[in-house]
Amino acid sequence: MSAPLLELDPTSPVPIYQQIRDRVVEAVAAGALPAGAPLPSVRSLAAGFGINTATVAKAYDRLRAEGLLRTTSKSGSVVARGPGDPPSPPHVLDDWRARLRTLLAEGHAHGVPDVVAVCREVLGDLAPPTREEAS
Amino acid sequence: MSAPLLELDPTSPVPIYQQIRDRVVEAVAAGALPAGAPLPSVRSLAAGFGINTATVAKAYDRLRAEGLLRTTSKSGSVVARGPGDPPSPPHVLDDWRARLRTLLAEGHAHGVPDVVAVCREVLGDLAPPTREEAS
Amino acid sequence: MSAPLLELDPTSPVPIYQQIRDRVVEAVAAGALPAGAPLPSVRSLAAGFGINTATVAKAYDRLRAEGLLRTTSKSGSVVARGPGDPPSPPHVLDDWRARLRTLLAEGHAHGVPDVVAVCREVLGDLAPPTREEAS
Amino acid sequence: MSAPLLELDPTSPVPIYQQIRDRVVEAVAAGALPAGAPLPSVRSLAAGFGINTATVAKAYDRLRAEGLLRTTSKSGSVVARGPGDPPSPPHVLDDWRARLRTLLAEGHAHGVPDVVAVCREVLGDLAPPTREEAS
DNA sequence: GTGGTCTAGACCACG
DNA sequence: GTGGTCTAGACCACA
Repeated sequence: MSAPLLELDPTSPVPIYQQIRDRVVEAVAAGALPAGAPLPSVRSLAAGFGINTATVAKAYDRLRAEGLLRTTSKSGSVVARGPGDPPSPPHVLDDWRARLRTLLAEGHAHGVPDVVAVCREVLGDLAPPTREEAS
Repeated sequence: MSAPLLELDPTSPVPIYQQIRDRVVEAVAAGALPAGAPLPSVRSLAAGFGINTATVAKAYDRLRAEGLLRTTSKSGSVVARGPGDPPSPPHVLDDWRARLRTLLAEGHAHGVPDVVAVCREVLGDLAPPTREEAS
Repeated sequence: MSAPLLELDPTSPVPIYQQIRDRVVEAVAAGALPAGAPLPSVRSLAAGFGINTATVAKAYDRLRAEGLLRTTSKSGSVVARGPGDPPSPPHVLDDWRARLRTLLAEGHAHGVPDVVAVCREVLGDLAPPTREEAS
Repeated sequence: MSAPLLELDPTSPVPIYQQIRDRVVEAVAAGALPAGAPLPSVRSLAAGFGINTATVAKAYDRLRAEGLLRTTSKSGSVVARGPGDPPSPPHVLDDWRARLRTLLAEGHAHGVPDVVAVCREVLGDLAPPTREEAS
């Protein structure tokens, strides 16, 4: 795999900590980071990208608040849950639905013929049915 | 129903200009604002909500950049396109897809059982039969 | 009122951002900061205590995550809820109960004769029945 | 029931030494560890859980500082006091009260309807009949 | 003016 | 070694 796991764009208006958070969320959804999988240490990740440790720490902080990450001083940060685990609390999901609503509306307004089809496609391409991983 | 067209929440962490933009996008998607429909002038909208004209102008700017709004000195600002029109240029849709990807991943990672079903539901509830509409 | 609203102890092992958070929580519980009440700006509070703005920002961040604070760029940070409002999500309350359990056990183990009585006292002294405030 | 006496969660963000300390405090409060009861040696406890002896030592240190533990070279570490014994010195109780104040305030601020009732419930469920207790 | 983001670097707690 | 905390200061987004 030459997949770099993380690609950051310092020129993007999206905050770096948010980009890190997004990439991790996607990796978790895709099963690339199953529950229990370790994430790079704050220091190493920061060093690898030439960014500040505080920035990475903030990304991890958010993920922790979302319940996707658990961290102990000893073993560092590990993924706390996967797609198959019981759904997160309603409070979290409601907020997600609201954002989804706006985003789907945007696609529809822009003339995407079948938004649901795109969703299916994006999602399938993201988290293949968790088969044997390959074939 | 006098259909308020726009509801803004000044206490929300979402920037006002973003809220305006989001509401317009949703109205366009729902067909409430068909192509050619006039939007209130920057001045009147700002006055109506007691907000700064610069805030409204910024929202309109974004909508214009997205290709959803067209402004002429003659007819003011009108909706530039509707859900049925040909899709927006690729660079717009690609960006949308990227954001969609992250958002769907978030739902999946948080244990939503059938993300596509939720999308279908949210979308149907947003822009129902679109065209003939009623019966 | 000579009550300084906030007293911080830089020598305490309790992080400063946590101290700020705790004092705000107490003020909210006591009704001294009712829903909608504005908190000092990050800058002014930091300046007033000779601490860094990032430290205050972190405290506010936590309060925001707890649902006690809401902040907009315009009006700054305001209290988002009060004691009388509907209870926070179970997720939050369960965690609180667990911490309460340990803390009450501690008091009991240390020979406090009637822990419940102390709770009643502490609480009454904290949030008087919301009377006319004094008499 | 083989009563595990101690259950540690290495994935918890709560430091291990703190978990040990908390569990012992709760056991003392519940009467499961009456005054004079011996605790496992630092070495054996550490071995039993596969953790560092320094971690256990730190937990015992804290308990000793709190006055709940007494260590002699002869009899090892034994519980120094129980719920029925005379209250611990004021400086210990004052600190406890301060933390209690913050925690109760937190519950109240989060809309718990009757905080005292919850305390009663939690406590009764923690250290039920203690001695002959009821009739 | 407000808060949000990020950097560079230091110190401490945990195990 | 890990992450958590804090400082001093800069820049940007929002209204």
